[in-house]
Amino acid sequence: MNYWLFKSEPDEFGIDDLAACKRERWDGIRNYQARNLLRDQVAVGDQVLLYHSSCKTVGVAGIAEVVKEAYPDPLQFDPDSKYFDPKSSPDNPRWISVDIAYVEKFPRVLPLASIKSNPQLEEMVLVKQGRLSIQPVTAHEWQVILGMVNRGRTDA
DNA sequence: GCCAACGTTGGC
DNA sequence: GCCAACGTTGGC
Repeated sequence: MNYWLFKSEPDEFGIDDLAACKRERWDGIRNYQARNLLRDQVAVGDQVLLYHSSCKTVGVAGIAEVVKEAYPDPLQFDPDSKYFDPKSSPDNPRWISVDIAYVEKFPRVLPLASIKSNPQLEEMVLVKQGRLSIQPVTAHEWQVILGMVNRGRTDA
């Protein structure tokens, strides 16, 4: 079982949207590094940190779980979608989706600034290479992050 | 295959 | 809105 961090803009789709619909297709990934992870490594049962980007409080907002593994992202074949890719075809699809399910919303977002200031997290992909939208998270990083979230719970 | 120009992501 | 850090495109 592996751990991941998925980014999204909460204006488009955030933890509250996932909590409402319970299960959602993770689509629109158009970066080869992220695609390769989705295609080759993300598996059913993997745990996912849902990260909110480009918003007021950027950071980790909650947890999701992978419930369906790699399949072609249907938006790449839809000419009306902004994710349409004319160079892709159903017999040779270029882009990949997975499905995730809601697990938990944190009482409050764990801010990026807190993650950056924790020496135990200085090797996180999120810290070292900000721009990747699907990132691996180590078991240790996962535990440190949940520890920070839980400490926030008891302080409140 | 190099590299300049351009486009995108995403924090601040 | 700015800008740094990437990624992609296309001429040669």
